[in-house]
Amino acid sequence: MNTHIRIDSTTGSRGASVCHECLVRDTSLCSSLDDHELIALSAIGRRRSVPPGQVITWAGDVVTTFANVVSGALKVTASTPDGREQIVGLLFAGDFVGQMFTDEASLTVTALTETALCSFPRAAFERKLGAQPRMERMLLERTMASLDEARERMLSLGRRNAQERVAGFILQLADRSGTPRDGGGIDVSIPMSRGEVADLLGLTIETVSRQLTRLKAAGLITFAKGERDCIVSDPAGLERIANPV
Amino acid sequence: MNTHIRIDSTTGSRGASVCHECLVRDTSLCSSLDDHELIALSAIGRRRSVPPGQVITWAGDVVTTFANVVSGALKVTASTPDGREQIVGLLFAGDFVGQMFTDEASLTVTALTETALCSFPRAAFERKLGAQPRMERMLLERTMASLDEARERMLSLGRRNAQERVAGFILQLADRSGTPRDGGGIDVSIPMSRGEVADLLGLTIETVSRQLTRLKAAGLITFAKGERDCIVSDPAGLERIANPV
DNA sequence: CGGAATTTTGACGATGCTCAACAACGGTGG
DNA sequence: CCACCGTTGTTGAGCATCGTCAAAATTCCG
Repeated sequence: MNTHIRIDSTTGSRGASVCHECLVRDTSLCSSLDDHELIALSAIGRRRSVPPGQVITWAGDVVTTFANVVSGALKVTASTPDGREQIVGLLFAGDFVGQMFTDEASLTVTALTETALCSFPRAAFERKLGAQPRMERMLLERTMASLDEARERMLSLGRRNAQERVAGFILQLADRSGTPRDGGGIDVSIPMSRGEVADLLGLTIETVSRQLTRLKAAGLITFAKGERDCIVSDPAGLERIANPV
Repeated sequence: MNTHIRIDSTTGSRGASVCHECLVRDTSLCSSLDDHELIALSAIGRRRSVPPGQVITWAGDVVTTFANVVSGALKVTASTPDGREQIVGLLFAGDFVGQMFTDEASLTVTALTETALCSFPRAAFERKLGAQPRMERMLLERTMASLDEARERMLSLGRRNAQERVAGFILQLADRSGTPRDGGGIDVSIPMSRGEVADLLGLTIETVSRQLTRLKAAGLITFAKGERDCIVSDPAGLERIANPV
């Protein structure tokens, strides 16, 4: 999906000069701004490149910055005191990063792939937001969408079994970023490790692996051993498993 | 907690006349408005009283109204196509009801207790919201708080066992609405049925019941058989079970 | 008081987790 | 180029937890 887009050499420099040609000019919160307003915002933004695995914000840290995701993918995780971990959200290009109105972060944000961020100091960003009603409205829309997504996932975590969760996960990937295939079927790349899938679905690595081979055995998906890509050969069949009536 | 507050006789009439003495004048979104602005909003609000068990909005319905909870308690549920149900949120006095920016509701909202709502037609409310930046900001804050809460619950659903979930649930109630007790301990009322607790925690009725008697046997809580109230006699012990290190 | 609804308790079984071994892959260095 | 090693993924066996089914107990409410 996000194939390690190389960040330009402006990394670490002012964002101003590149805003108008930014990858997420038209999808991030910035799309609510006209060129004039954008320049005002860009004055406080800084580009930052983050390698896979690196933590952006630790739970417990004081919240000092927010950011837009320019490219790549991040995971948002919550943890129990004894170290069990649950992925509670994923962030992609155009998404907003940060817990506003919260002094101490309760969640950890980690890069899944090589990721480019455009980050803003907290106070400055909050001022800009107050001055840009359309941007605030857009943030509200996105936050509500995230809430709906979180609630949908609560249903899965609370009420669906392992096979349903895995089937639903593959289908989501297919809908979001799958490419149709001649001869039928859909090519889907799974942009994370088995462990991360398990953390997302509230399962263990072993259970995820077993369910995938089970779906393969049932002829619903195909994947070469050791490949993180798979082919959904029977989307309707997968759907029946993910959402039984 | 919400002890069936009797709604005044203005039910069904214009809200205008009662806004200034509204139970949630200072906690709902309305608290972001000055008296003048409040009158403008009240012109579109209608009081409505809802008996326990009644559905406010069905998943699949077209979204036509929003509301503030004036008193009582509601549950927000998501369902699988085959009827498994998960409570994905609870709403109390002052909370906002409705999925903005969504044409078709994906969630069902049901009254848990006798509930009073102040409801607004969709289009009119959206106009008001756009004209009241402080109200929109407050809605944003609340939505983000709901998101954090949803994510916290995702951690429980995905990674905590039955005993941890039940212990954590009792503790939450104690923190939110428990009353200290002379001789130590905290009085807590459980404002819902076992079935609803199960739907909230992603368990079955039987498992909830068993875990409660287990906590009782361990001397952490006490409750007269068949009572929906209990006494937390050892909060620290409960906490150790809910959040093991 | 009686019947319905809710809750508790028990027995049993399935699902998913733990522990463990093994296989496949990718990079590193000889 | 291949042996080596760490990482990641797969598979298996055994077991704990939780769900299912059923019955008894208790409460609620007319």
